[in-house]
Amino acid sequence: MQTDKPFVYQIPPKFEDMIQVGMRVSVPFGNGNRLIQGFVIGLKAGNDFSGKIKEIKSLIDVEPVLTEESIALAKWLAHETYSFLISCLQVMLPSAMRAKYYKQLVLVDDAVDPAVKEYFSSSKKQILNEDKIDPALLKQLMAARTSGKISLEYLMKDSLVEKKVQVILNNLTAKSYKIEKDKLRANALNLNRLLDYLIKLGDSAIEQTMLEQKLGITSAVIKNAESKNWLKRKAIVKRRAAYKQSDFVRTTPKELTSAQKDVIVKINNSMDENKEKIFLLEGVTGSGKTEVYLQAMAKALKKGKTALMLVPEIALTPQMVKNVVGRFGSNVALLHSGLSEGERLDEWRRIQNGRAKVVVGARSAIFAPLKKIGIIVIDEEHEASYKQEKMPRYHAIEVAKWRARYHNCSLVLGSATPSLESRARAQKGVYEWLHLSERINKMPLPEVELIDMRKATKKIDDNVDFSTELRSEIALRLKRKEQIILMLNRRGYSSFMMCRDCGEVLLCPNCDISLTLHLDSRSMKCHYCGHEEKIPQKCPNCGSNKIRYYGTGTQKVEQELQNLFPKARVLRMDVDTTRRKGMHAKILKQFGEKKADILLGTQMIAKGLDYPDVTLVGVLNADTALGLADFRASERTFQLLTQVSGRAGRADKEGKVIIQTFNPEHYALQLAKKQDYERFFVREMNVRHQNGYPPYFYTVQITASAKEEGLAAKKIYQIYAEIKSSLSTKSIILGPTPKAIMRINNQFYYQLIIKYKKELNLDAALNTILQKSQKDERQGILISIDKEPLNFI
DNA sequence: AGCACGCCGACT
DNA sequence: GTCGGCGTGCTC
Repeated sequence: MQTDKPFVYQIPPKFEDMIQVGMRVSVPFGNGNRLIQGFVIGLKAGNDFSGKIKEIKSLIDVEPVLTEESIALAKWLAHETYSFLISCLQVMLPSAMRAKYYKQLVLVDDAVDPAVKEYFSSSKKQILNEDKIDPALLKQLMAARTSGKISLEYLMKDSLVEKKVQVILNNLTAKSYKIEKDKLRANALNLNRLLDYLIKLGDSAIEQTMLEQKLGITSAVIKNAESKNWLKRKAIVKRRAAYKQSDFVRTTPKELTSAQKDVIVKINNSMDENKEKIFLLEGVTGSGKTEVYLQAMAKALKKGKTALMLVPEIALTPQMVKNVVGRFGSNVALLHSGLSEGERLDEWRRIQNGRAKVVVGARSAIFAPLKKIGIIVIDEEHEASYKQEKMPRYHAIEVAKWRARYHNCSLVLGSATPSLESRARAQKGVYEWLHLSERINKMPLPEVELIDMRKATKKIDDNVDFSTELRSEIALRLKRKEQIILMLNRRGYSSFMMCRDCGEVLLCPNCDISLTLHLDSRSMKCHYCGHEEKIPQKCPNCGSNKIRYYGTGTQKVEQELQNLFPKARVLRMDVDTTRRKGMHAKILKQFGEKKADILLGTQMIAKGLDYPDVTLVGVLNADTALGLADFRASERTFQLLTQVSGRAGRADKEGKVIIQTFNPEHYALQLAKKQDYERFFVREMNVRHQNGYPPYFYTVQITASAKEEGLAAKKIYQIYAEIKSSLSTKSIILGPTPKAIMRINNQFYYQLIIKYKKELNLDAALNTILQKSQKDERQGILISIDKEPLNFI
């Protein structure tokens, strides 16, 4: 906090002509003059700092990586979200541009302890890793340092690395080729083949790995040939491609329905006026929102501007990429978490230097360094993943609004089930409200059936996941060779171990949460801290062997499914099967190619999938999220069910949706069954109004946490007293209370929530708390301030 | 994040 | 009188 402000540095004459605002520089900082990475956020003649100033050591960039826009945006963001300016500047850049710092110990005098000598046995310079080293040895090393026998150096490395590949160049002439060919044994097959290839290569070059694959040879052969001077090797910089252009078929704009035309005319007109405008595009699933986005983006490009589109991470499926890359070709840059750091960096560079004019990405892509933005599209605008949960706690929609204002451009928020906040703003005319209320092919929405699991469980045994209705529907579709999507709502729900004799539940030793059973690794895992232990055979409390698991996980359902339908081919998609890079896309591709009959997964399968042969969607447990003490529970449940229902019967086949629930009469389920967003909106707004929740109130959440429960509790009450005195009587403070999961990784969490409509002093009060929080940090008390949090538990 | 300084208790 | 742990302030 104290360091989160600009520092003045002298520009050495040699950099005077080169340095520009927005560049990264390396500067000496602090007492040891260790080098750190900084951003140039302003240049001035003269100096208003009274102390001695240091010189910039070197320039890291040749041209600025931050624009005037990103610096202004970072300043606004820091203030808006109570974050450090430095972390807001960092978030603008790909992580590969962040400097990595490390320490290095150098042995200067050999007369040291044997243990220390041992440490330096391989080299006189050792990178110090304070977490991994034995504390006793560390103490010895530090003692040797004070006596001057070891020196400590601070290193900074820009992890920005370009990808280099080895290419092979021909080094033979026709004459030398003949000589070498004659010298070679006829049965030296690999060398002969290589020799022939090289002469054919002429003046062009080929990547070494490609050549090895092509000729079926190994690097040893190439090395051999290199020593014979047949070829030359050269390292060249290669762009890491986020996607392969050749994988996509170019598409042309589709014919629009009259409803789509009405919508696009309004967006296009506003783009022609070049002024900031926000639209809420409310369109049922299958109403052709994507085509509207694409044509609006094409319009922006036609005007010589650029386009930015955000989609939730889980919706960044191959299908969405296919749509956009198919339409805009190599103009598209892709930014999502599936890319490696290097791929991300290269995509970022393409945007920065203007080669990519269309950006599609998840949350952080909102900071993409596009110039002259003509339109920003946020698809599935209600998605919680647009809010970042760590510092800086920004919401992508708020950043989008800022950028739309800066560029005087249009912002389109699209969803079948808009967030109540957005929908309410459309009502008030803050956003222009656009509708697409019919599905494009005039197909009726799928029939939705609610199954009361209270009755179903009574009929069969007590721990069952499939009602008879769902079973028979699955059997029917399997017979017809149609596909099925089954969703398991995992939120706040997973399988845990409980003893049937004494009721003991297996808990994580570090967190206040039960351990989850994982069948693949045959272990119990904590989803919060990563703790892992064996599956118990006996109850640790009473020793009974009647310890069983309860609840439902995808793995368990998969097994059950296999028992019920032994011939069905099931694909499982959850965090466990998609952790590896590219697995997500791979599973969906397999399903798309009809290599499986049933796709079983968690929420991630609800978004954006469009498979014509899916005629049945089953939701195994619709209401596990309803039980959560979060006022958004109904909204989330409604949104999820509406979305997943939209996956059924999208082409010529009629679809059916079966939702299993323990609360069939709940309005969120009843209205999801009818797919009636508007009525849900009215109903839910009523509930929010009565209970005083957003959008009728603004909210701020303050959390205090510490290793000792007492410290965290004391701090939150102290903050409570402070806040209370600066608020008007119209505002309400909820709490302080311990968080629903009070302990995570042995850190205790307490929170309070402020609900207000208008508080002129709140900003100042929160800033004071933020300023003071640094003192508490020394005692290990962490305080976080979250404006408009999306998770209250 | 990392360093120095200074206060204070414990020990020689 | 001195060593070292720990809280505190500062970094252009």
